[in-house]
Amino acid sequence: MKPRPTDLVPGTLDMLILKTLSLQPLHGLGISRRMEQVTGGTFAVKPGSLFPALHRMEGEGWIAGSWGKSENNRRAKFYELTKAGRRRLGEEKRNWAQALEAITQILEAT
Amino acid sequence: MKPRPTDLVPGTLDMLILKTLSLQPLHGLGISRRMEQVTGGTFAVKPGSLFPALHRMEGEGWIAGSWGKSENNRRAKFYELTKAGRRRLGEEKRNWAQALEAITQILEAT
DNA sequence: ATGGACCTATAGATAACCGATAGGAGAGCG
DNA sequence: CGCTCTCCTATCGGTTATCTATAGGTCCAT
Repeated sequence: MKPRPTDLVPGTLDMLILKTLSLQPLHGLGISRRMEQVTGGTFAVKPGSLFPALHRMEGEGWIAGSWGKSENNRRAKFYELTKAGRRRLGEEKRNWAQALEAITQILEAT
Repeated sequence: MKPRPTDLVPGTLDMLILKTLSLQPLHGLGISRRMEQVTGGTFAVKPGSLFPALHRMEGEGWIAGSWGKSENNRRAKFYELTKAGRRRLGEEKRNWAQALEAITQILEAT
């Protein structure tokens, strides 16, 4: 029985996208596939969540997109992290670590 | 410099309340104070988030409330976990663990 | 040239949380 | 008794983020 796809934890999508892009520039569906691969298939970002997030973050100046060709020679928009995006990723990771600690403390309370 | 209050990670509130109530029945503000205490003050649930959640979960049959007197002899509604609530808490913890693993994998990818 | 896979994109609905605010009820004090 | 303070519950409106569903364009293979 294979694990069924996990839903997103709301509020973490930006961080996960930024982190994924920090390793290499990717186009939209490439990001989604990379995440799915890294998590062994348990995790999927749907297009309807992904693209609005990309547009929003491009508007914020955290990522920059440029049109190119995908591996399969299709028209695709490649995104890469900007300097501001790198800074933002750092902030989000700190916030996440802090929230995670609080949640863990509550879950492990006796 | 004490850590400023962490915001809630959306989607985890039910689980945190259920977990807190699984240790002992508490009234609304008691839940909030208990969480704040356990996390060393970094975490606070605001009334505007807490009470709607309590009512919703009571409607779902996960918790049961009964009127009583607080430590200070004030009118207070004490909530305790039902059997269904215990089951629900188990599910939420499993989902959380699964989501957490996926997020960690992405954050630690190289 | 036709069907299918790939990639981007938007719209509508829903759910959850926050900030602000209100108000009742007991306690302590003069 | 009457006043005020604190405790506790409660609701409203707004914002934000994600999901489902859908659409459209483009390249490739047959």
